[in-house]
Amino acid sequence: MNPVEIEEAVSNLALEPFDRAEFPFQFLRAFGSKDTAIQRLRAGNTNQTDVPGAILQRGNIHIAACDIGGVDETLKALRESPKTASQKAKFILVTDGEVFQAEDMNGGGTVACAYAEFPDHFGFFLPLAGITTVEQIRESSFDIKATGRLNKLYVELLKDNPDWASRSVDMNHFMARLIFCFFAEDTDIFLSGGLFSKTIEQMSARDSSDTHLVMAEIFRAMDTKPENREVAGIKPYARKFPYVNGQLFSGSTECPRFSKIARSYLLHISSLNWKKINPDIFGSMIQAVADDEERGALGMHYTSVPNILKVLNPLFLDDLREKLEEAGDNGRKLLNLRHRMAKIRVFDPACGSGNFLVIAYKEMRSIEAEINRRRGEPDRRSDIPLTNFRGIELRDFPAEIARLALIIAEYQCDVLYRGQQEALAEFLPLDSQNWITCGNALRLDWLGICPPTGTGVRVQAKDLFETPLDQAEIDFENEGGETYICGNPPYKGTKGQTTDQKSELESIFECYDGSFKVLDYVSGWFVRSAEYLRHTFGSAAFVSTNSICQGNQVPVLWPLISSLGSRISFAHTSFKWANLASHNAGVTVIIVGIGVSPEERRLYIEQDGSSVCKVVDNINAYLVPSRNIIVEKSSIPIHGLGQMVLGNQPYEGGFLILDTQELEDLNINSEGREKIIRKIIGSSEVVNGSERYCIWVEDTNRSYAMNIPTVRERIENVRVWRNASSRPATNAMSNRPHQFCEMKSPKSSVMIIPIRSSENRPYLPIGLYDNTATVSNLAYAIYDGDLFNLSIISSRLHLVWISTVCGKLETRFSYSNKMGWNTFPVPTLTEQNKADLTRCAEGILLAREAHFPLTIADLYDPQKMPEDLRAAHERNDEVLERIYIGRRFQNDTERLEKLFDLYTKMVGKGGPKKGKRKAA
DNA sequence: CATCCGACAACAC
DNA sequence: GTGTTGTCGGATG
Repeated sequence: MNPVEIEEAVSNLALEPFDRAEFPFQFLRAFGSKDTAIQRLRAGNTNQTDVPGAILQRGNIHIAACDIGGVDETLKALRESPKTASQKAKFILVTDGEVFQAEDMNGGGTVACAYAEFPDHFGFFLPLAGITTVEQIRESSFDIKATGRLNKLYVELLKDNPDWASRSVDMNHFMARLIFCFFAEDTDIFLSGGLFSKTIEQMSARDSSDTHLVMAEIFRAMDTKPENREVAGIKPYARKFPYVNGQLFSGSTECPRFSKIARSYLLHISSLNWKKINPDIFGSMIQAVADDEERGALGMHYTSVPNILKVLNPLFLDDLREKLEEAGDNGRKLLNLRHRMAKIRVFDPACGSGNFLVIAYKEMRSIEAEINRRRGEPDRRSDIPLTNFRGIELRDFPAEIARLALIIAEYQCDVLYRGQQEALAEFLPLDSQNWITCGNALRLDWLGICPPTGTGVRVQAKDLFETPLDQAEIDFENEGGETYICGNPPYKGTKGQTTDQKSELESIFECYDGSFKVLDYVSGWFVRSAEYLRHTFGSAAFVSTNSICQGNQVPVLWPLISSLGSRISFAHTSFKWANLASHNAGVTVIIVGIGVSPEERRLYIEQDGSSVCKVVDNINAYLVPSRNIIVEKSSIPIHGLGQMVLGNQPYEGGFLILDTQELEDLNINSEGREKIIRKIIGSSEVVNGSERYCIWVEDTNRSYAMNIPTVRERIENVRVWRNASSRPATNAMSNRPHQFCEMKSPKSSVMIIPIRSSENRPYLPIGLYDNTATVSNLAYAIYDGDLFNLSIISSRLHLVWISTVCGKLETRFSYSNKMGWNTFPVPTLTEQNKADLTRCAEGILLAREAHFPLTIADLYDPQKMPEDLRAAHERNDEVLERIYIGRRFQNDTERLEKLFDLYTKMVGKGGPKKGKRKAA
């Protein structure tokens, strides 16, 4: 269940008559408990309670419904019940149908309210539904509720007005107007409370036939100055509404028709308390309403405030706060800071519903309010112009919402810091300027949308971009100010991009060298930012997929950013992005800030759920606090040791590869097994010791294989499958369906290195196999190589290199021959060195053998690694590291530093030359 | 022709 | 269910 569905279920429960016996089960069901789980609780099987009449679901909640007046006593019993702790209950809850009390057992506070009001606190209990990731959401009950109600209205209106489905821009604008009206009538902006809904209710017919007309008239009034209303013939009932304008009410005032149901939804929504809206949170929730694909996950795509602050704080807010701290009570310094802040622009070129902008605005207002307080000017009008908060958003509805969210944020800040009177006095009419541009950020000219101050910029802009400058060009109140670019642009991988998106990247990258096609879509925002920062003072930071700072993409993107004059000013290493979705495997992201001349570099690392900050001398493109080095992939090993190649690509649709059962089912004799069946080894086989086989038919055995019906059928299936592929190279192989794409085999032995493997092991997995093994495309192989190669790959040094230089899948290791093995810096090895390392490799293999049949997964589990194996690796590291520096390295930082140093020497000075602008 | 990747995907536990 | 950990084949250079 998503939060919106839960809210609805909880609200419905509160409307039903209180049923003491049923309440605990009803409550659990509202939070998504399955019927089977509830039945088992009801039967007592899983009810762990030791309090009479209570229900205790392990790991979840201890809940009781009691006689009237017994709440305090029962709550005490639950709190003191040893079972509450031992069964790890997250909550205790007691109600008698009049009073409702609950406690979060993990120190998250309490709820005490009248029974009828408990749905307002449903956010408190969201962990019951597995939604734990976002702390703020507990205070966002209103936003979830409003999102659910508005969604219902939206769907209903589309049902009643099929023609509006193709007019999404009008529909979105209409919804934004409605939200504004709901907010305005609850905050006295409309002078008398409830003016909007009361007018609709009283002036429109109960059968809803003219609701849209009454509403249109009200909208028309809000777009007409009071002095013109007489002439415009505005109906008297609409004249009570203030003049709002601000683009929100300009343009067509047409409204969709309302059914009776839609009209009642409308009136119901208006009864919510819109004062409580959180414009940052609400916006990101509501934007799913207008998106067919996202509607199922309503309320889930919520970017948490702490994550947004991970971008904004290091980008510029921390600095402002430090300056505030420094200023103390010095009036002059405070004034300077206020002047500076008035000129700061925040620009989010992927702003969605504007939550980065809203949060930046709110945080700045909070700092400004402190300045004004210290200067004894608490009522002072804000010097921070809303027009300095700009965004670009592709989708129309979020763009509307973003604009609205900023307006609401401004009003709420005014109320908070200056008081209701002052806020009201200056709120209307709205500024008619549009700060949120609806369009494609990678096609639009940022300099046009967020023009830097100074001279000559316009000319340079035309030089840089071929995009026509037909966008709104509005002057900023920021002469001499700073610009901070921020946001969470979309990531698409290298393959997930549409043709349009690829061509957008092409238009950005065509004037540079380098193969942009390996880059993630998000890299467009970084390059655009670096270009922009050449023209103005400021910096940029985005949330991004971590892959732009790994493997393949590094040598393309970062030399280019560097050649544009930007450096990494701060970074947050990989962490899981969290939103409200409970099954939020999510993505692993980084935050990277770039600037032209950063004063200091801060590196944030996620540890035990919080970010630890280190001030470092430099942050390189791998987000490592070390020298600026770019490791280019190499097709030959720079160390001159063994050749490592990819295993055999099958391209067989599953017909040539067999598990043990499928091998049995083939029903072939031992001669056949000898001739055409081999063991196949991929990542999982090396790590977990599992067994798979493959049909492996040398051309000389082809007719033999085709004479076995079960084998023939599989081979025929491969032919069909390869023909059906959209990939020409696969089609071309359909004339030899009995074979893999390649047919590489070891003569005597093969070392096999899994491509993907867990990051939790202290050493990389590698297996040594005899010549009966076939290597799959999920592993690399060194065929018939010297054993000391195994020693090197098994070393801590190598793991450190691979984990830094190669790509990752989330945070998994992702081995690469060209990027990791061929580039691995090794000093020239003497024959003695090689002999020593070979002995170390043998030691490792022997130690593993001593624990047969434990697998690599068992042996290298950091908790369970056997002492003798650990000792063998220590010896191996000792011998290898002595070859590098004559002693053991102290830590991984030192290892990496030495490896970078040696790499630089081995590939020669200068390094990669990519990323420069093409000579015209 | 040989990688390298996945706003992942499919397992175990 | 959720924590752990590597499939598979297409796009790419």
